[in-house]
Amino acid sequence: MSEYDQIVKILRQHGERITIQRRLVIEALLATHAHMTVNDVNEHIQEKKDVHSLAEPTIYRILQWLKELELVSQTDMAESGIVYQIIGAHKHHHLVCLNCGVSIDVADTLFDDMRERLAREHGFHARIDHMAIYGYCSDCASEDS
Amino acid sequence: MSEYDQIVKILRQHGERITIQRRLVIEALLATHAHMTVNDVNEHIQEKKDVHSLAEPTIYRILQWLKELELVSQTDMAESGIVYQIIGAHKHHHLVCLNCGVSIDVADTLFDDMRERLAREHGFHARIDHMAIYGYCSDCASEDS
DNA sequence: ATGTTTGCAAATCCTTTGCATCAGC
DNA sequence: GCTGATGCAAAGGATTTGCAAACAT
Repeated sequence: MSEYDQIVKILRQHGERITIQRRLVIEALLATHAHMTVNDVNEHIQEKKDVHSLAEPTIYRILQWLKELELVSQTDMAESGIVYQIIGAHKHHHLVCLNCGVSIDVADTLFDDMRERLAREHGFHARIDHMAIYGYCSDCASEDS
Repeated sequence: MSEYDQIVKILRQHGERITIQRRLVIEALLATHAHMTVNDVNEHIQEKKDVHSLAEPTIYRILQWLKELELVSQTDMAESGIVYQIIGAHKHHHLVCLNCGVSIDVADTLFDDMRERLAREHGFHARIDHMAIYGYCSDCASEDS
């Protein structure tokens, strides 16, 4: 079963309706599997010339809906704006340099210890889907005071 | 030396000018030592009837300036909006429940291991001033499936 | 058939900008 | 006096909303 079908299956189990617009947004997110802004999603859909483009408010509504269903993560990437991404198999996070802007991928296991500690000490179940950690990359940290 | 004087000292060492407006914003942030939105700062200043209120753009500019000087942190607290806070002695972070909205304070030491690991494995110097971690508090996690 | 979702347009909110005036050093 | 900060008004951009028409189930 394709990833798209899996998502649709989950949606149907929740009793959610599948519309053309929702299908297009999910497919756009799956196409790159990278994080996309609302605008990225919009452009990706418009490039498929055969389909009519969606109204922007609709994209906002669909992304919000997917986020509430915990199928999509929402992350503020500072200069890059707010990005959305399917919560899938390749969960990862980002180290963002405040000086040069470079973004370094880090594995989700980075948070294993912290998650465990939060659960043990505070009974808190952290939902860290796609985190951006700001700071200074090795190049910028060394060249600066 | 008061906390305010310490901050002013740092600013003067940077060659920054101290204006009435900047003083008012810093005092507002120090008054509660809690995180405040731009609006919170504005209202706090307006309540001191003896002083003229600041133009909103000025507050934005001053907070941005303090943030660049690493004296103030900026955090997106989801429903509560973007909040600012003096980076001071009592550094802490927040666990925010996605269900009931409760905010639990956690000590900065939570990130000690992660910071050390990021430095060692990626040469990355994380600047985690005031982080919000989303998830589910113990009450909401147990009552839900 | 019924209840939901979409499209459109407009409103709203937050934040930024340009420029003349004012103030700190 | 020089340089940079502020106030005002206006622009800008992203996101949300109301409502009628279209659609999924």
